Amino acid sequence: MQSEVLMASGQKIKTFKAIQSEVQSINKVALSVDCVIFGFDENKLKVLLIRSDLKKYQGKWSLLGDLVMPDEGLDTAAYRILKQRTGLSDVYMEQVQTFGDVGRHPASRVVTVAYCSLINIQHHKLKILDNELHWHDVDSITEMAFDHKKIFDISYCQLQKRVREHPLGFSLLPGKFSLRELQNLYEAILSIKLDRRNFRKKFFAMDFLEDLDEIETEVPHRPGKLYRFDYEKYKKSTKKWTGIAF
Amino acid sequence: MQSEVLMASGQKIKTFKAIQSEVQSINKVALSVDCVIFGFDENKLKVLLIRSDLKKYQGKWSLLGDLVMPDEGLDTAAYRILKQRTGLSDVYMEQVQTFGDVGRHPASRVVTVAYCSLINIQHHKLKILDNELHWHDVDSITEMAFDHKKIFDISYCQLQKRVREHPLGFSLLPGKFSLRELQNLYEAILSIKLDRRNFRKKFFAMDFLEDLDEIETEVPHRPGKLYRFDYEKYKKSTKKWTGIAF
DNA sequence: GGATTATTGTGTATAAATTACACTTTAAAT
DNA sequence: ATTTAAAGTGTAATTTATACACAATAATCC
Repeated sequence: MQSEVLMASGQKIKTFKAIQSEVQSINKVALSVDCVIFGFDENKLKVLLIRSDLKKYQGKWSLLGDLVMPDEGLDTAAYRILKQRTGLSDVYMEQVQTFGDVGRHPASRVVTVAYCSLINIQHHKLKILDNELHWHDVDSITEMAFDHKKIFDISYCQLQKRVREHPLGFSLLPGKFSLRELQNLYEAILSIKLDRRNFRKKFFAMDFLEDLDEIETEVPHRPGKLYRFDYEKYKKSTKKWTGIAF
Repeated sequence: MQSEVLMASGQKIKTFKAIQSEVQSINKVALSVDCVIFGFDENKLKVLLIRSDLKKYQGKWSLLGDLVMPDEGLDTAAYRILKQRTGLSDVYMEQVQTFGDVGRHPASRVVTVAYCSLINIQHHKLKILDNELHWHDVDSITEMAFDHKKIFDISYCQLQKRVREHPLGFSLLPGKFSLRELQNLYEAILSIKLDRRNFRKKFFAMDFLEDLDEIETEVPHRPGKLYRFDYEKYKKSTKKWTGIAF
């Protein structure tokens, strides 16, 4: 058994046979996928968590995850988990990072690939029947099972970065939204206040908000116009950031 | 065996036992790390590749990788591979992404975690005795073994992005460098031409280049001043990009 | 139906950052 | 002493980001 370990140390070019032997031997790990599923409700950024099923982490919340099947790709596994838990498919989903510290899982070596996904809470609201599932305010999260707090923190940071660079945010909103809702979303995700006039100016200048000639209803004040995000227009617009700044 | 698969479908809360059973069962994969090692030489961005040891990919070049040991973290494995191949430790290294398509390895299911690292070619030049190792111009790479071309492409794109946002580039240069060398580096990585005066203005304004009061030698023209990157000053400077642009 | 309330919608002036661009200086090589 | 090749430097024009205030509107309350 140890011979492969020695060979793996790079002193010797490995043969096909040696590799076959290696991959069939003890050098295998359990691989899981954990989904950090973000939603936006009541002007707050939320994350969907489930109660841990491990005694060690009893009462703690954890990300939605599962082992990857032997004949299943990573993205496929992530979509499967999302579909199982929310009923949704066809949503924004992106790999974040892989976490493989030796002691991260109490039962055995489990390496996990984290995925981030953004969903419109309205669309699936009624599908969560499982009361062990819960939407948490992102800023109320303190402790979690496993190393999930670390995974969550990194995913959230990455979301904050991505949302500045790409029009991801729209995935969290209904198809029709007012500019105020859009601004609330950005303020919630980035945890900052933005100037309303400059915000509107910026998004109108981007020129992929389509004015639907409709207005909000059931608001106790002057209703705002409704817009939708025109993905086709965005794809065509080819202006990209080329600066250097750090 | 199938019972775990069914349980994994989310219909039922899993017990600790079920998980233990799962992780000890067939749901395991071989896990490898592949390093995309970048260098900079003769004003060109290079990547360090090795000839594939698989018959199927005979003659093709591949990234430097190895299986992750059962008691080894991912970052640790990446540093081990780099150390074995270049003799270097204490270098920039960052996880890029994990690739886990079912058929990506011909021998069996192997999921691989890609790492990107940046090294100063001068520092280890003499340590590559292995003639199956070679520095390739990044723009000359067409075919590679496995899915390594895809991994390389994604890593290179990520490098282009990162190098605009963080002062990574200095890892590729000697400790002392001229501004022309720095500009050549950026032009090579980003594959663009930059205006010399504006480039200098920008980097001087950043204020973490330390003037060493030395000049280049052995250049057949007026020598440039030498600088070093002052990491301490950079850490203290806390100006960060807060805009929204896409 | 008139007053109140809360939020929408809009423009401009200032500051900061980015871009475009050309000549003089310097050291080495001939 | 001349040639060569790159270093070093500044300014004006443009673009982008920021700060900031008031009139218009629909719903609610009396």
